[in-house]
Amino acid sequence: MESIYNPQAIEAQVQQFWTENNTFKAEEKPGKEKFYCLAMFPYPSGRLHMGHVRNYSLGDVISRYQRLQGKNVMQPMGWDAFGLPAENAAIKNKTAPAKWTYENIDYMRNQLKSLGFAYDWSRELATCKKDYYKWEQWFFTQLYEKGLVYKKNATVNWDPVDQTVLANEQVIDGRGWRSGAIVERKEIPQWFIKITDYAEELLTDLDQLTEWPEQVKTMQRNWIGRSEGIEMTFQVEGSSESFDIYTTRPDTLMGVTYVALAAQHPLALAAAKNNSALSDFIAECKTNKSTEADMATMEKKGADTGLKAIHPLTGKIVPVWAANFVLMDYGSGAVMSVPGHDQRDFEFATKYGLEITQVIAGTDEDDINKAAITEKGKLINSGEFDGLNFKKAFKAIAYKLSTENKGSIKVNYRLRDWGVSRQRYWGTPIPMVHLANGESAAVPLDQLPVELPEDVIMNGVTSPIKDNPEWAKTTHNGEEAFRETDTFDTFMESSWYYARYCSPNDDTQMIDPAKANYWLPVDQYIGGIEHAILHLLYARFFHKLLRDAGLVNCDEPFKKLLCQGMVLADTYYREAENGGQDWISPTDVDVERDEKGNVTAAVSKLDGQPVISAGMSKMSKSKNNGIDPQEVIGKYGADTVRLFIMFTSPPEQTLEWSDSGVEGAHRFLKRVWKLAFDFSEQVKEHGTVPPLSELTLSASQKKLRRELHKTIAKVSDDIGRRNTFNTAIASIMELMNHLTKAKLASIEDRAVMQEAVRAVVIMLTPITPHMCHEIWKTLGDAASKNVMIEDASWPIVDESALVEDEKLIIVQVNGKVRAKITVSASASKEEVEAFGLSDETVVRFIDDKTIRKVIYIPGKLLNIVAN
RNA sequence: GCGGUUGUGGCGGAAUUGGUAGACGCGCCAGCUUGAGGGGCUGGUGACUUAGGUCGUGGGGGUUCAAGUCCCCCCAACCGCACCA
Repeated sequence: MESIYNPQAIEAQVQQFWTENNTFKAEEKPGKEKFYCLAMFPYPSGRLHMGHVRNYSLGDVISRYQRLQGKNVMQPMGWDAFGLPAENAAIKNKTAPAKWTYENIDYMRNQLKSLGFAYDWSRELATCKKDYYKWEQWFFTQLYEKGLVYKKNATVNWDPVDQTVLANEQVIDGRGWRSGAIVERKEIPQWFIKITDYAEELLTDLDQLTEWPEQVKTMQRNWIGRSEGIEMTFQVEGSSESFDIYTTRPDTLMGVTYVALAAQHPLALAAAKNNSALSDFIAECKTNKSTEADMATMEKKGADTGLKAIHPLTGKIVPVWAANFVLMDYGSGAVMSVPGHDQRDFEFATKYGLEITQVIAGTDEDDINKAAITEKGKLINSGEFDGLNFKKAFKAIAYKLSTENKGSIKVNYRLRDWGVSRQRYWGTPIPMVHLANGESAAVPLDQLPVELPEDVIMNGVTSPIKDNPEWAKTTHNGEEAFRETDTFDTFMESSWYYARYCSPNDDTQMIDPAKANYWLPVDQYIGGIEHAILHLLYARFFHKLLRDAGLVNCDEPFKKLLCQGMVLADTYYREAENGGQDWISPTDVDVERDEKGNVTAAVSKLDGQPVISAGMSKMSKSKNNGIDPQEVIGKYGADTVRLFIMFTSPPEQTLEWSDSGVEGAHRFLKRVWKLAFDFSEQVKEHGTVPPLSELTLSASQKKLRRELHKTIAKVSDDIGRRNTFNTAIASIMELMNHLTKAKLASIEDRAVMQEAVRAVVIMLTPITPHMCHEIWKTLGDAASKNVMIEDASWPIVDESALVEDEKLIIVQVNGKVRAKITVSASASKEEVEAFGLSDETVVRFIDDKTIRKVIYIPGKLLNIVAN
């Protein structure tokens, strides 16, 4: 091996070796334990960002570790290739989304290769290719036949100037991002998949996912939002009309003083015909934003419909209002209002002077004139139900409503059916046709795929397949028909790609069940926490649909989940003339420090003038603080980038980029290289080293071996079980600090060193595979001569090397450390206590106090309680 | 607003089961090495201190022989909220 670590030369050469030898090609091997490791595939946005590098480094480290454990590992890669950015880029660059996407894929594939990820590239897929989305279309038609798909009106953001539907991100401060027009809510027909049919199973199966982060499961539980309540009917006074409401607090039913309808509720719309205040209010609601966050924070407003409703139990007449916080899309579009016991209703009632009645007894601090009493309690002012607690009142009121045929117990979910229609071009065409009689039909398999034309010109407003009337013209059973011109939500493609990777090139079926059942479930899935709810819930749902279609056997797609944190970098700016900020790249900034190392100032490298530090924030274009992975790879090599990323933070936490931290990682690799090189020179000079079993070791050599085997145990646990790669690397660094000081004079010294160097190189292989591959060629063990390190075995802990003769015991007096004593490992409690009590400092602190109690934690700690 | 997470030296972080707070790395300081260096090596580095110790894990209370870790209240920052992916 060379004396100088030269990552650029090594990495190119090793990557070529992997490609030529198909080192990472995965095949089904019955009888061998499989390991399917998957990192969320990227959107081909143009270049890899650090978040990608982190995501894929994590996956690669786990994959390579599992391979060294002897498992049959599959690690595929592909492209989540449909989506809005391609349309925007196409308009900006006057190209087609397809061309832009394919070029990005080609560039980013090379970037991934330059990072040395152990992918089976023969399984690569791109969701925008017809051989992929054909099967998605086919599966959708199967769901349609099963009755799991339906069409209904749903709200979209409508730009009245551009006459187009906008995504939430295209609505800025309530206005269309291109036209600047005030965005309206509009109802249009859209396709839905009945995820609510699986709500219960999606909820209960979370319990199976023992290796998922608890926080993700909690978020999914809350999102599904199972509740038990009562659905009941209110009659409109003087009319045959009625409407349904759902409540989880039937115990407060006697406190209903009004009811609230969505502005778009049919009764509200009807009442508005001769009520100008109400129709103005409904018009105003049209420009409200529809995201949940906006709904929750906007000012609560309403208008009296003039209608009166009849309370189902008391027969009392209550006013019917329209309110902007009641959504037509949720539930039945109407709620009962109990201002005494719901804070939102309370604020609404106070604002509009509506009656407030207390029907639940509160505590002494509660004051119904100041705030709603939302805690559950005994019923009051509720006639026959007085004195009942929540549970009993629920039952009694439910019973009464059901006997009078006015309501019944109902389980409700917050989860809504999955709207999959998008009015965009760059997505999978929805394989449905519209017939002259107004009905819809699914496109049969022999006519799939419904192909998306790729050679198009984007006008910036309308989808090319909506623009071209010829595209939609087709026939169905010989009759004229028109294709659906909406495309699928791109979450559709990402909901089943993990299964397609098992048989990516099969052109006869969506999934080959034999292969899928070998590989699935995914053993380790890795991705950003931002996908904790939507993507992961849709994919779990899709998996159950695939299972029910007989394509896969297991119930859940992802056995173990790791959610990595974001990548942050320093941000710097200067005040711009317009009062805004000019963001300055951290690569163009130098910091100055005082002699304690505190940062005192930051100046631009370009002009030497001061800049303002704005702390750390997520790497982004808008703050100009992105660090280009390619530049760092060019300077230090991929191994350094991977090591830095794995070392700097535990995977779930945010990672703060630091140039000096990268240098530190690089410095460590140079030290490893030098140790290996120096040792290889010794072997050259003195010949090969005999096995350790033939040698007698000195105390210091035994101690070094103990450090080694403690490190092997820790690193195995940290990587294999805990996924704390940062602490695994820290303990290897600690070991390296011992090894670089070790002597190489005797044959025993060299034997210990050889064992250590080989173990270190194997343990670092998952993290820095290029360097370790190269060192192994020189220093690999004889048994695996000519075997590449990728097929080596993870080092095994020698338990006999871990045995210690002496233990360090911490001696506390009243919980404070006063002495540290070394005792024989076999010492009894009495011996340790006697020794501890004889310590000078301990004696001084006990003074003339009486010893009340002595606590001994064997081999660790002695606490003497005295007063 | 709702749901979730995080908070420990100058900085990133460690402390896995309630048992030595600050491993490891960065930065900084000192020394050695080099013709020189943004290179390499060695050592030091929480704060205060009367040098005995005392204090110290976002803030305030509590449980315990013992709390970064468990319980209650509060504060701040970040992530998600259904058409960004």
